[in-house]
Amino acid sequence: MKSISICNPKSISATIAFALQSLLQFHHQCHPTPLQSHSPNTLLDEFTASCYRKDLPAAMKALSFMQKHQIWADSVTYSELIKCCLARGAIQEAKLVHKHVFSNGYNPKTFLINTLMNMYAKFNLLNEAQELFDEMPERNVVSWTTMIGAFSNAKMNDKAMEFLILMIRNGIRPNMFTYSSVLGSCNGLPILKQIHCSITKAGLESDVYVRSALIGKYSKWGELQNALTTFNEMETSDLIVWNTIIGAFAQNNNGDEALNLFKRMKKSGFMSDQATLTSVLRAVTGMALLELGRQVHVHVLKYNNQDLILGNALLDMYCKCGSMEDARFEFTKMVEKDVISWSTMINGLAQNGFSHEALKMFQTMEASGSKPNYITMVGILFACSHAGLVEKGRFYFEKMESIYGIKPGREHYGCMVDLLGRAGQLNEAVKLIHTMEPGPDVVTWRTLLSACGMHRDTGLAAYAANRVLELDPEDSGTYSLLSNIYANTQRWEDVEKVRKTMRGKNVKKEPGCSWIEVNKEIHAFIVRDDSHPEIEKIMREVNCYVKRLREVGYVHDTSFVLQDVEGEQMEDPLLCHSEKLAIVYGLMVLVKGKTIRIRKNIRICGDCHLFAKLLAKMENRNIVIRDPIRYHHFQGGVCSCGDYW
DNA sequence: GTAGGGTTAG
Repeated sequence: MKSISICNPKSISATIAFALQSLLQFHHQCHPTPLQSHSPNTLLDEFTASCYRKDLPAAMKALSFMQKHQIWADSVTYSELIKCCLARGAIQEAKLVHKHVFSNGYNPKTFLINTLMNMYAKFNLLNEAQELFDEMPERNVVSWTTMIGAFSNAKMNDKAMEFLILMIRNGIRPNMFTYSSVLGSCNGLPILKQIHCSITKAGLESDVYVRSALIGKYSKWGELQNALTTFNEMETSDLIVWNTIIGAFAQNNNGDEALNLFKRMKKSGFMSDQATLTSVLRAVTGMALLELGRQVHVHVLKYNNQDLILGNALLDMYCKCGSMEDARFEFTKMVEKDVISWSTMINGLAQNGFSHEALKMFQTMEASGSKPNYITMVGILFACSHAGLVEKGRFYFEKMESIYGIKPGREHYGCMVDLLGRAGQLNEAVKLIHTMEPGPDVVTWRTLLSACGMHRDTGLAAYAANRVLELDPEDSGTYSLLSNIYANTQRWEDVEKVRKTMRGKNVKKEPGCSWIEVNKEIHAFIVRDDSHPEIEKIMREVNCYVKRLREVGYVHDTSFVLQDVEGEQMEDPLLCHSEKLAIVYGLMVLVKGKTIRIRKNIRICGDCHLFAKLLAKMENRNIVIRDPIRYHHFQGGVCSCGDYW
């Protein structure tokens, strides 16, 4: 036997306890519990001891003797044994126990039947659970709650709701367990509010489980105000409730509030865990704040530098902040990689304009034995589409089901529509849309619309735009796009018609906005908004740069202007595009050599794209712009998108 | 005996 060294006197008792436990385990391994005696009392003692010791083989052996001799233990012991079976995934053994306690001569208590039901539910054997429920003589709140939880986990939402109503009709009052279970099945805001009312009436609102379930559900329906109110009304909270509320804002694209809550959480004395940090990373990622992201990275390192989920979240953060160098570095450092790690990198590379590297990485992934999933294939097709690799894209699309077993979904069709559309094969793209299995959605039509704009096919564009507006009549972007397309072909009457419709429906064009991070502060530039304290100076600088760039061949690309004006007048709106202000501000305040990183809410226009390319060369500065769909890395007069976006 | 939070997509 190994000697045990004791370094810290304080831990002597713990060490002795550990040694005794090890000795006991060692003894059991060498001398499995003998079953020589068949006297009922000894057998029962042996069975009970095995159950509490969680020695499943010994307990099962004793059970078979007990079955033969019709000897019974108490319901608590059987319940312990079933829990042990559940913990070890021993379904067959659990079924034997079930058979035993239901054989003639024994009357299982309600809580034992509940334990059995719960066990079946956790093993996804809902029919078995329901059979027990249907036949049990007495059902208490736990019996009903167990079934509701089982249906909720299986996403059988209607069934869970039906059981809630039935239990109330049967005179059983739901408790906090019932409500936190049933909340998982609230598939609509009205029902959620109704349940919330019942919770309040029952005085169960203060339970942390119920609260986090409520907050989580409000968040799922985008009801952040309700989520926050529910959170703020809470007197006591725990780490999970904090994580829920932070996650709610992070997932609903309100990174700012998520970060505020994170600060509040730390002030309240809570320590972050894996879930907190993943949400915080997601918040940072959504806002593309690289410097802040690096700060959170330090927190991650302190927590656990080998955590797979956090590693994946970090990869995504660096990709979405447009820093592929960091993403690549982190990726190679990861000790463990899963399909999400690979997919994040493949999608990140593709979106950042490194399509060929993305495809290469896919080969490495396959060679490593990792199997692609639905999202990996989205990345592959996206890479093909943005690199103009029509044949390769077709190949993967046509073979993805037979080779990888992945049925093409809307997103894959979307990439193919994009691929064909970009390559000018608009008719092929339309044909594909009409044959797609899941049916086109707003995004599909918007993709086609974008391709029509690229190839100036106004007839098809109008068709696609109308399909988009049928599905989303509030979509200001589509009205603008359609209006742009008409403007490009000098169809001013049609431009006016579109605007009239917009006015009629009171649809406002989303103003362009660009953000830049300077000294951990975010500076926002919004079109026609002069609230930035240095706006006048910035505008003067923009004009200065435009003049200097003209000398090296910069001519305004006016084809993106959404206005019925010509000549000099036309240039003004372009001058105040938010990304130009943000780029120039970056040049003014960031140290020389530092990459200028900008995130914007609408897609970059051709004029700003050219401006950034020429400026990157003239000032010898790297510029990265992230728009809602993809990234542009400007360096030495070229862009990673190859002017193809 | 029954309950709550986090990572990859156009």
